[in-house]
Amino acid sequence: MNKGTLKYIAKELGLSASTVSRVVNGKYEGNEKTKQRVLDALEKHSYIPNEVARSLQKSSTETIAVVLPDISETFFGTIVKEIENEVSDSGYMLILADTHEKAEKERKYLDILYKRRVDALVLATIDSSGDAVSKFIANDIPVVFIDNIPKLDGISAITIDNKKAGQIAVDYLLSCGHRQIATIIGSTSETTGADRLAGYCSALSDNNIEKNDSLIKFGDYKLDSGYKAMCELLDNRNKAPFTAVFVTSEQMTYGALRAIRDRSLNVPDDISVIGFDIHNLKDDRRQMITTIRQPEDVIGKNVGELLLKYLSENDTAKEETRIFLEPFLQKGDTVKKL
Amino acid sequence: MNKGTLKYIAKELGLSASTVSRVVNGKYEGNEKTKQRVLDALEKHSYIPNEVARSLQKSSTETIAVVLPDISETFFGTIVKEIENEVSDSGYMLILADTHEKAEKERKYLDILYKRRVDALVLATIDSSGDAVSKFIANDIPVVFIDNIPKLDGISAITIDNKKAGQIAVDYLLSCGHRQIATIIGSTSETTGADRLAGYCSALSDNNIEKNDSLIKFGDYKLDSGYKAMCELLDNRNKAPFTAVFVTSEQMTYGALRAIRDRSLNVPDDISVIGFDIHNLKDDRRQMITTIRQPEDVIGKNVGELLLKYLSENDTAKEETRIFLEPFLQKGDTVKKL
DNA sequence: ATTATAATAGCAAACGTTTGCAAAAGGTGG
DNA sequence: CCACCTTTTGCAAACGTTTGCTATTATAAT
Repeated sequence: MNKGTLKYIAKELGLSASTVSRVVNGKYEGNEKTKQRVLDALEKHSYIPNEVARSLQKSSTETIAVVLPDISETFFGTIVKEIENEVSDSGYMLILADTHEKAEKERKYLDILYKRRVDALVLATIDSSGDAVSKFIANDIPVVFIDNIPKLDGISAITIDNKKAGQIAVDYLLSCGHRQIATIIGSTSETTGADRLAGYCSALSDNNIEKNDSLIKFGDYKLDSGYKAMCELLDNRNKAPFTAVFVTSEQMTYGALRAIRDRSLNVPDDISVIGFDIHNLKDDRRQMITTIRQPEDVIGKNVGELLLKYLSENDTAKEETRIFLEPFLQKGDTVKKL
Repeated sequence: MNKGTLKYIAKELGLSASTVSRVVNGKYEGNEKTKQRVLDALEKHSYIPNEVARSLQKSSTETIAVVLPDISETFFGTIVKEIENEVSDSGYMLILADTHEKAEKERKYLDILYKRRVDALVLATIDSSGDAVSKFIANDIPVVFIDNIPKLDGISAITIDNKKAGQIAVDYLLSCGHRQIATIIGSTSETTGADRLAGYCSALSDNNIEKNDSLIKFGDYKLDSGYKAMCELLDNRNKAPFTAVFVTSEQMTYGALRAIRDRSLNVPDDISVIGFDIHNLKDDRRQMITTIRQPEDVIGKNVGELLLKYLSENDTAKEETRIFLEPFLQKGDTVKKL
């Protein structure tokens, strides 16, 4: 028999594994002396329970899966940190999967994570169908979406109000005197992109400005697509003039800024730019990019709290929860007052 | 008996669990027809193996623990991403622990991770004693250190050459004509801080410049300590004048810059600054902080490769491996040529 | 037809726990 | 001294797999 196991220690003491187990878990109700004996033996062997065996028996791994498109982004890093901070006291740990923004990888990971019997799932999906999570939902494993929300009923999600994000951005540009406002949108097949575009449109129409479709370009959230979209906008500038552009992802913002610079144009004198999710460096000393921000820390905290709530209700069906947090404007130096 | 298990499906087929298990794992050598029958049944029930049970039986969880002081830092985020990228094809997943730069939390997490029987450990420790990892090492669980290296024999580590980092920084400042160079060091009780300081000192002495202890300040890697250290340097500036400062962590660099700005001094005209681990924004358009950088992606990739190597040598003792990668200088606009 | 051999499938132990139930031991009162 | 009640401990099944060995059956060789 293997050393270091409950059984082994039990045998050495001439006791049963049951007794030792109960002592280990503080459920022992017997004689004080034997309790002490067991405790001493545990100490002597520096006994460490095998959580794998425990998980099998209890059918609960105390593990929460977090599936994200890119952990190296500060946005997701902060969310992960806050979730971890929230759930760690209850003994849960995080298992991490980075999908590299690939739907295929996402599906593969979700399959593996299901096999691994994680207790809950946090998912920043890029697969709007939501197919791959059905197994989780069918088996009452709590799922919380962040960022994109798939078109499914009865799911929980914590994100910002992306429509409002678009409105705030455009309203600010309007308040600075801009009237011809372009935008670069990520894929509209997911909610984040679609909603941000909706916000852009509604802010314009609320101010009786007609939407101009040639001022709306689409990308894929990545840097190159932002660059390309910006080039198209600039190439078409005499037909469809604009003084400001609202870019809806961090990487696309960098791409757009680079495109502008490559044409030797100046920000904000020639073109004003408002970005998204830009984490300006914290020395607040140098030129900063004006940006829409999401409260990542609050998102993470809320996700953690919701998970703990779900995980403590062991039996009942989880009630759908949707929280939409407020995006906010962080003013910088890339928008010019006209 | 529970539905969806091997046993259940086996019973339904009138076969034994062994047979079904072997089919599932591609180890079946029997009759083609029964193989098909089993396959069909698996398909029909959409059988999903329970990895927890598997782990218990195989005493291997296919899980690698990554313990870090702060996952929201791009530096660590990138390392994690690269490790994950490297090991995921082999079926390993990452379990993440954020120690919030607290030795106590680190110890607690290491205990838990040991219980959870992770197959390997990546550790950016802040506890130079290395006590908490002894269990892992004693049980032949591969451990790879990044960032700090504790004072232990026979351990593997992948970091940069921190002494060289200090030298590069100081050499660059010297080449720009600076002769009075201050530095702000993180704790010297860990290797990163101590080595960077050693590099600073050796670069000075190599150039026959006498070290001035009042130009060496210590912090704890965090922003406030950088601010405070910089204030002390500035307050003492007529007694111990300097034209440049080398700050050895990202957060302390921001703190130092802020302190300089709060005194209405200009960077780089009044004081030149060279930072550490600064991730300048990628639009390469605006003023950037001159900084020493580490090749996080290479570090992560190397860690992943080493782990896979260790994990494939199931029996033999793991040979100690130490890789010191090259830090590099990223020139920005915060160092003035005198 | 008999025996040797190969092909096929199952038994049962093992991995390390937890826990409902039952048994043994000890104690109390009549 | 017996019946009964507590207290203390153990049995054994369960969680869902994997795998060495063995048993059965089919096939081939003599």
